[in-house]
Formats: sequence, structure tokens, C-alpha cells
Amino acid sequence: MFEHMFDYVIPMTVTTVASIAARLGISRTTVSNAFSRPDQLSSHLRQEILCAAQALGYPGPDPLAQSLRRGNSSYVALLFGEELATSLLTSAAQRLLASVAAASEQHWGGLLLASAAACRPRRAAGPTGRASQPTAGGLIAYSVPEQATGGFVRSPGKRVLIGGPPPTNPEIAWVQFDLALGAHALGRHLVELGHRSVHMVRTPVFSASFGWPEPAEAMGEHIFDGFSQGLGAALSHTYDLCAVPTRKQCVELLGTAENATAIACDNDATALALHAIAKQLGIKIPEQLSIVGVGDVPAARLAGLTTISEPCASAGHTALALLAEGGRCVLPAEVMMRDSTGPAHSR
Amino acid sequence: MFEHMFDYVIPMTVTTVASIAARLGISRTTVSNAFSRPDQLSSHLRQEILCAAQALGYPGPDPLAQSLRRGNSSYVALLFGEELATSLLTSAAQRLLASVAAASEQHWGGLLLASAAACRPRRAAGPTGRASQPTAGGLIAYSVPEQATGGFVRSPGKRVLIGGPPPTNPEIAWVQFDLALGAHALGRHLVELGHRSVHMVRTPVFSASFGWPEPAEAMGEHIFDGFSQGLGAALSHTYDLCAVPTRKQCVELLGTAENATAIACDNDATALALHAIAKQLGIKIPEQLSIVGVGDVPAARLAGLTTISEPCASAGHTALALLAEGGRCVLPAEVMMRDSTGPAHSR
DNA sequence: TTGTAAGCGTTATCAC
DNA sequence: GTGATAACGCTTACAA
Repeated sequence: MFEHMFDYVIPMTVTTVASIAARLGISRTTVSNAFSRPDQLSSHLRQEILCAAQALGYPGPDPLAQSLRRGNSSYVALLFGEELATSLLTSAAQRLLASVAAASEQHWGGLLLASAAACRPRRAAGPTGRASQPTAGGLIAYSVPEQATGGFVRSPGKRVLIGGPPPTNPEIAWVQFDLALGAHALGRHLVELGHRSVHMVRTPVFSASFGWPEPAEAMGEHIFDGFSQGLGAALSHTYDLCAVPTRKQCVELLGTAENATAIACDNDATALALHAIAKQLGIKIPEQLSIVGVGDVPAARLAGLTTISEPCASAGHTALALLAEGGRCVLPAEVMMRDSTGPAHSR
Repeated sequence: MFEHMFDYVIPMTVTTVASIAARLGISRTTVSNAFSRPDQLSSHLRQEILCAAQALGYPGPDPLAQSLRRGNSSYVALLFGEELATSLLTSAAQRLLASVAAASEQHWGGLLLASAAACRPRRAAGPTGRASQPTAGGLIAYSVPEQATGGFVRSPGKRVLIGGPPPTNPEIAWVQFDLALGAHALGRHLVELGHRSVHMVRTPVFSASFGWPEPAEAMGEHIFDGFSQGLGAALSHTYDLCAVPTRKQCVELLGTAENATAIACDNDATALALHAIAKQLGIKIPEQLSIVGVGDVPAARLAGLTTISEPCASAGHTALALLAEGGRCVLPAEVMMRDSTGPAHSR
């Protein structure tokens, strides 16, 4: 009964172009023009309108209605494959977010965060269920399969995929990461640190932290090639190990690698395992042994593992550029220098 | 001339409720109901509609149009005072973002990031200028003055302010941080570490990293009170220092504090300065001297300074709850234990 | 259970 | 330089 008691606080009429027009006795078009197309208007009348708008507390054209009418939103969406809560744990995702945020601030009206995982397909939305997929003017999808990116934007040309396999649809832009180049750089770095006997651990089926089902072996190969080219003659031995080695395997490997000054793994999980076991065995890292991995998983940062990371900081800017121009490009991975590498010494 | 060459790729008619209705020879209402109000429909017909929608590649109701019509958006906006590029550097902002993201994923359709700084007032938007303020269903504003939060949401009841002074408008929800409680905890912690002679540095006008113009002294007082209660008899001396002390001042202070085992500052800037100079003087931290600050500025993390941080991880959940229920609550600050504190020893 | 009609707030088109 | 009209895609009383 008394639910409208406080209505006086809220203006009964929401201020809109129509109300301003009515107030001034002119047409809605003219008011709209005053905001969106100043050149269509005598500047005198424009001032008058702007003035009246301010007086009426009009906050400006509603972005929602604008988007609906114009068919484009001023938001750019950043889409992750996993739940946001999970994705934002990754240093890669954090850096990507920061760079997208920074770069988008110039030309976009807002940054929309969403995850493909949390967005059930729109059609399943019930009456009380939360709304489904967001709509944006542009979409940047990180580690999301091409198929899952539909529906967020109106045109495929407004999509750019980061990482993963190249999109089938040629209209979709693509930023690729070249981890092999990073591996090459990391290999060279080890050589420059004086390492002359580096052992490499290869994981036959290796999909690491990149949730891509397909080019796992291929990617592993590329990384291996990158490392071996970077290391040159310093690469003295190669092991094959499963991605989640047992303690025993690690101990054996470390024994075999006794006269190696560094161990390079093609993934972080293995590198972290060796790192942990080596410490347990009393091997000082990096004084006696340097260890590097690939992927920059969250644990790598915590453990201080030197590793190769997807170049997310540059990816943000690049993606935004590609959103405008379209096209594809490949970015070299970056080396994350941390505490598990140092000058070569013998054990 | 040939700009429409590839039109065959894009369906000439965008799929919409109307097109589905036309296809099936029924009314738009029924189609809409099939998606938004399943109970208004025979499940048989509903299936038929959903089926046809899928066949036509209909991605579901356009959130934009839905929002416009229903007058509420399914996005929740997280608003920062500074540019996103700047804000996201802060550990506090990162933690807040993560917690809001996690908590919002359950009930909201997307998370909109924006900064009050980057949003010029709507009315200034030119014809080609990017759209102005985003519109959301709910707004969480962190370190943003109450006045700058208008226009993002349609109703004041859909706003919650985090930090800063209490909002004037009683409809706006508020999450307050109690740094004094954190100071108390940190003081106790020092005592528990065995410190019996703790010196305190007070900064008369102290607004630290909280861009609030007003209760600077008051806040400083509260923090001091918190510390002194937590420290009890261990608090043996208090200095007054400006927020950005000179090197000379630091050296003098460290000399005077020679028989203190710990120094507590009411802000990070001072603590960091003392921390740096102490190291230069060869004082081992934390072995010989523990130093703590307040605020958890980015540099504090890098320097490994133990400090008090705004409890952003819990703030996200709390804010989201308050968005629904309204109201106000106060959260105790958290102690960020880092490397600048350790057991008490004498110098 | 289904259809009709009237919007939500804005802007593009085309007359005047 | 200005104004009427018709959308944009959807929802929701209310009537059938």
C-alpha cells in the first residue's frame, strides 16, 4: 500500500530526449542531434538544448538504446574459456586483462568480462535465470574455441581470437603465440649464462596449460626445436617423460643429469616437479642447477620458476588493433626470468 | 561498388523473434514466451519453437533489447576511480576484481569494468567520440566519490560504494573498511613475535593511498589507536614525520630508534622509505629490525613490506550481497604478512 | 493457450 | 536548419 511513499525521491518522469523536446517545444530529432551530431544544428540552439538537459538532470543518451538503434555497442568484451574466478588466477590472464583494459580505454566505453564456461547457451535461460550471453561491439576471446565465441557480437568481423588454432572463418581475426620463438630465446639465455651441458625433458603428449585438444604433439615439437636451436651445442641430452612424473622418476632423472648444469622442460608441470624434488635432495637452485619450464602456470610464479609465457601484455594492444583492421598476426612468447636460473656451475 | 560481394556469408535477415514467428506462423509473443516464460506455453509448442530457433541460428533474445525493454541490465559494473590501466596495478584492485568476478558469475550475466576517470560526462560525447558511460544492472564503485557514480545505473538502490566516506544518499549501500582493526591485529602480531620495544611513526596529515580528501587526520588517528591498543606496553616511542621523509630524516629516525626492534608506520610510503634507507645502512631486515606499514600500495608488495590491506577479497562477495539486499557493513582490514617482519632481536 | 498492441529511448531517412 | 516517421528487438498487459 505504502510502497510508493518515497516516490518523491525519484522523478516521476525519467528524463529523456522526448521530455527535453517537450519542455522546449521542439522535436526529439533536434535534441538527439544536439548530442550526437552537433553539425546538424545551430550552435545557439544546441547550447539551449544542452542547458535545458542539464537543468532537467538528463545524463545523456542511454547507451543501451543507442546500441540497440545503431546496432553496435561501445563495449569491448574479453572472453575467457574458464570461469572468471579460475581464469583470473593466471598471470597470463591478468596481464592480458591489464593490457586490454589499458588499450581499450581510449576508444571503447567499457570492458566487459565474461567466460564461455559460465554463459550457458542463451536458449536455455529460464524465466528467473540470469541473462545469458552479453552483447558487445567487439570480442576478444582468449583460449576459447572458435565455436563458443558466436552470439557475443553481431558480426564475425568483430571477433579476434587469441591463442589456439587458427579460426576457420576468415573474417575472424587471430593473434597467435609463438612459443617456439620464446623457447629459442630461453635456450640462448641459458647459453649466455654459461651453461654448456643442458639436458632437456620432453613430454610426448603435452598439452600443458593451453586447453587445445589438437596440436599437442606438434606444439611440443616446435618448442623442442626452439630450445635446441637456441641451445645449440649446449644441448647434451634429451629425456622423454610423462607430464606428471612420479617422485622416483624425478630422482632418477636428477641422478642421470648429474653433470648437467641446467634442465629445460617443455612444460611447467614437469619443471616444477623436478624443481621441488631437487630442493628436497639438497640440490641448490639455481646455484648448482638451473631449471626452466614452458607455459607460466600460476604455480610457476609462486615457485619462482623461470619459464616462457604467452606474450599477453602485447596481445592486448594487438588484439584491439586487429579488432579494427582485421587480419592475423603472430607474437613471440616472452621469457619470464625468475629465480630458478643462474650462472652455470658444476655440481 | 563491390562492397556487398560477400553478403552471402551474412544472412540477409538477422534472426529474431519476429522471423521465427513468421517462419512458424505464430505470434512473436509466443516465441518470446518460449524463451523467457516457459510456463506460459505448452511444452510441445515450446520444443517446436526452440527447434526452429536453433535451425535458423537464433542465438536467443538480444540482451540489449531485453534490457531496454525491461529497464534492467544483467551486467554488474565494477567502477574504479582511476583509469583501469592504473587501478589494475594495485593488488587491492586485483583482489577485488577477482572476488567480484567469482561472486558475480552466479547471478549476473557479465562483469563490466569501467573507470570514472575515463568516462567523460555523457553530454560531452561528440559524433565520432566513443560512447560515454556504460549502463548496468548494478554498480560496485571502489574508491569513487559518490557523486561520480550517478548515471551508471538507473536506480540509486542499485549502487554500492566500497571504501571512502559513507554515501549521503541512504539508498546507496556501503562497504566500509576498518583499517584500525587491522592495525590492532598487526600490533598484536608484533607483540607475539616478541617485540617489546616498538616505535611508531605518525604522519600528521595522512591520506595515504585512499584518495579521500576529508577524514585524513581522523583516519590517521584511528590507525594510531589501533596500533597502540594492539601493541600495548610494547609501544615505547612515537615520532611525527611528514609522509615523504627526506633521507636525512630517515637516517636520524633510525638512529634514534636504535634500541627498537620494530618500527610501525601509519602509511606505506614512510615505511618503504625507512625500509630502503635501513638496508642501505646495513641494517638487516627483518633480522635486526621489523618494519610495517599501512595501505598495501603496489610498491609494498614488491619490497616485501608487511602491511595492512583493505580486505578486498571479502569485499567483493559482500558488495554483491549488499547490491541485492541493500544496507551497510564494515569489514576489518587484513594483515599482509611479508618479509619485513620477523622475531624480535636486539641490534 | 495464444494473439494484439503499445511501448522501452534512441537515431536514420527523408521530407519540409 | 528542423521535424515527422519508422524502425532497432524485445516484453507484457490485456483481450480473445
